[in-house]
Amino acid sequence: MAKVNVSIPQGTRDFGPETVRKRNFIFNTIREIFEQYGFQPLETPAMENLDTLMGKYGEEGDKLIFKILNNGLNDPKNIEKAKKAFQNLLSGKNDKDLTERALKYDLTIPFARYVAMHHGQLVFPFKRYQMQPVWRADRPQKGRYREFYQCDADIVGSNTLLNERELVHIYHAVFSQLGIHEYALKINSRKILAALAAICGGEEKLTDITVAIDKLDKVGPEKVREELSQKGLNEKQLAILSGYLAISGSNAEILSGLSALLGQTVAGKEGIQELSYLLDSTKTTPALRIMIDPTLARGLNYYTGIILEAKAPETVKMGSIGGGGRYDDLTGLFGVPGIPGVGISFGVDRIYDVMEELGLFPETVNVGTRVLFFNLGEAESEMSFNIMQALRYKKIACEIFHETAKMDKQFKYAEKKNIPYAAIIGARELAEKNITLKNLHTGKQETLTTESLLIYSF
RNA sequence: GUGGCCAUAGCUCAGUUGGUUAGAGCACCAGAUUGUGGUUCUGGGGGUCGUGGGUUCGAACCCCAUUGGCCACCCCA
Repeated sequence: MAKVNVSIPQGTRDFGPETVRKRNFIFNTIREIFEQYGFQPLETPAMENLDTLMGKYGEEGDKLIFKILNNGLNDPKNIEKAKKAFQNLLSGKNDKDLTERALKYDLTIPFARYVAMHHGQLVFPFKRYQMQPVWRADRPQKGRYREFYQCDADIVGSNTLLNERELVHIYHAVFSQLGIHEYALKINSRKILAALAAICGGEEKLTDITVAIDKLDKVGPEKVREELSQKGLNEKQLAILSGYLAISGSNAEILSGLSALLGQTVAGKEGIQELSYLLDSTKTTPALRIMIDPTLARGLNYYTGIILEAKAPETVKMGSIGGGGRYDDLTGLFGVPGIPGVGISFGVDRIYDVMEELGLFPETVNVGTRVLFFNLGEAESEMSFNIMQALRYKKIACEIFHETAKMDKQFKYAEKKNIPYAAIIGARELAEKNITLKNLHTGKQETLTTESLLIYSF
């Protein structure tokens, strides 16, 4: 057999039929719940203007944006411009003469861009969901791909915490329905982190502080202190920080700890109130357990209020399978201030990996064709085909074996394709004008008339 | 962007200190079986050992380069 010599780009994947069915199971579940909660679908282009994306995800984020090379650079009249632009690029600056478009990095910023462009026509609060691929120029590793899907639900144009409350319920509904019961939903508030920054180092240290404490569970408190010491925090400030990091226990204990440390500041007080509200609001749904995690920070710097993150069950070592939070003024970045919002995201590819590892996909996910009509001869297959068409008309997925072959072969085909029923029409059935229907799962078979086959419940 | 591990049949892998014609299981095809699959038995096809170079009488094995994959750091879904 000839050796194929083709490949696909690093970090991308083909999805075979079985995988697509499983992925669709996840997509369908999420979509159904988004719709149940009153969200409307939206799609935006794969690429955006580079300007739209740059500077929205932090310094690291900018590096991970896939840029698209402009066309026509080799046109003689562009060559000089292109050379100059390339020099610019080498010194770390982007240049429109070389690249002005990029693949989208997430769904939130393109959504903000959309809202900014269409705010005049939208009904607020605008609740949209979006399920599309995004691209990141990251090195692939476990649970990390260069092309992956996000499923986002955002509400813009509304300030009330009822929105956060709904989003928390969406997380719970989706994970429950997918069978991922051991997930952890962690919440925190940027206001609390801002209050912390204010009393230890100043507000301009907010990003440094959030980045450092976000690593706490990985590197331990000592390293966090070290890192922040290098960022210029003094002993007294580090002591406050240590006090903050030591806050743990039940949600109530954490709240009182936070209250003692930050309750005097305006931001701290607000953050604590918001977390309390969200916690209280879930008490009527005991299965929905949220945990306050003071060390939850989240990388994206546009968040301003409640932030949340869904973690995969500990055993699978996948980390975050979803995240989100409130932002006060995302559209302000695009010249339309005053539209606050809050949203969440599901990482489908990681959810898939988690479900695969835990064996959570139902067996029925991979049933496509319900009935295989056997092909046992010319006249036989003629009768099969006609009955099959009638069944298809009744919305039952069927296929007929592509050629006359031994039953053995046709059974094996059905088995491999996970087809639950075989409709056998051979010489005998042809003469008696009936159909042998075999359930391949139980091995039982029965003789049916055409009429009874057409109303059979498969 | 930095570092570690790996690459042998369609898939999962074995292959001794470098030594004749590179193996196994699964999968595939055919037969045992002319109307009954999943189990079994028999036979068969399939490999430029990721790619390029080097060392050697001789390389899947050693060396260099390159590409790809996995994993970790950074960061993140």
